[in-house]
Amino acid sequence: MQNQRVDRRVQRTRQLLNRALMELIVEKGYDSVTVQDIIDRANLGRSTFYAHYQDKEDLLLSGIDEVVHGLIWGNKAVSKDEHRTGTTPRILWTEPIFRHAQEEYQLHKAMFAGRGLEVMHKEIQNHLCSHIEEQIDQLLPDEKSPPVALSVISNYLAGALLTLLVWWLDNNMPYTPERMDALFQELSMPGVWSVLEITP
Amino acid sequence: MQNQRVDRRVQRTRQLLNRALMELIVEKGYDSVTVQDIIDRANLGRSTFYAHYQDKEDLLLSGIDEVVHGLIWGNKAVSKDEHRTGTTPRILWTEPIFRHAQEEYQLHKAMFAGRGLEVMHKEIQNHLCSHIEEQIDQLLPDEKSPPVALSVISNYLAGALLTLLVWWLDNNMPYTPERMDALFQELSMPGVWSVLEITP
DNA sequence: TCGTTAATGAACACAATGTTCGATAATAGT
DNA sequence: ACTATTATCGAACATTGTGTTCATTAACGA
Repeated sequence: MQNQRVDRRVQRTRQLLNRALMELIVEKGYDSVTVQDIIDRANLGRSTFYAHYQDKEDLLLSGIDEVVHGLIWGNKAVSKDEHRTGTTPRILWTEPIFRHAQEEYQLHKAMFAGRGLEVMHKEIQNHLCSHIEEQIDQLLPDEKSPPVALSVISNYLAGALLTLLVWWLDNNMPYTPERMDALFQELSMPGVWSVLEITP
Repeated sequence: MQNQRVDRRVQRTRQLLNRALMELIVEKGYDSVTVQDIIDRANLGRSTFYAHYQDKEDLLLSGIDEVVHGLIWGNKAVSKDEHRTGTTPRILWTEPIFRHAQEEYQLHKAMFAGRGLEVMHKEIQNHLCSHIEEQIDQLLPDEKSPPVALSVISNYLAGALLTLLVWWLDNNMPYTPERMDALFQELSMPGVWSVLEITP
């Protein structure tokens, strides 16, 4: 078995780079941040950067995964609870997502602009879609195949959520996270139940 | 009064540039197209390009507006008809949009990728939102203000449509434009009526 | 302590952008 | 047809950012 020798330096370097990127995104917006900026801020050599990541984008993505995973994991726990208590099933409990965006408002606002929007959008959309499809699978009556491809629904929901999120950030968060979650549910779910031919 | 002297050369140049960009987008994808590519293809000088447009992006946007305007204009005509015949009101008649995307499949697919996605998304979203807000205004009972900002709804609908559109293109158009329009209506509208507190 | 692995940072090649300017050609108005 | 105007040409240039290379130095784990 390969000895998995994890140098502390590696972790430290990656942390520094990540931190630097986040700081710089807040300061200048994702698009204006250059690799040079990042390594200057992190006090690292140019070649070090490219030893760890391919790209600025690569670095950004490596950071996202943790966060998104966290939010979706929390999501699962909550929705299990709700299943138990017999409440109306929720495919996506979005309040934590809005709250998280609120807590790191500046970062999120600067991230969801320019090219960052596209990168984040894609990545988050993917994560969300897998999660949503799992959830729907559990809700579907056995042996009944859905009338449309599940991926339409999951993409639709993920897209709707991200649209609302971006709108909310762009407009300086005029409603509370709870309200946004309620709005999301009320806007999106009736159509989904209808298309899935389920009455919740 | 200023004599509006419109040189034929200007129109020709712009046409050439636009054509070149569209061709190149299909061939290489929006991101890989460089200004050099464009002027080579159009047989124009470098400075000529910058005399007309700021950017590659600028050029792309100048082309979009026409098309989008066309699609939304057609939209208005249709929805008036439907108002007359007393059918369920449609806020957005999307079948022409899907059909148009189908007709220029390669272009759209290549356009809605990479940075192009962001540029198009933003521009189309803006156009759609204005249109949608107008439509909703007409449907709202007078003197009743909607329970949430109209811009949430319009953004939500525009985002939902674009999400479906991109999904459809990415998956090689598995359904007909009619089916996609029906899907869009069924997915999105129930929630919208509910939030607006209208029963259509 | 020792062999291994990571970080350094300057130098380099490269790709693309956007600007400048004098020369040339096409155009519209008369 | 003439003329003043305006568009185009295109090569040269400065600039910015990318990603790679490599010999050297430092930190690490065992």
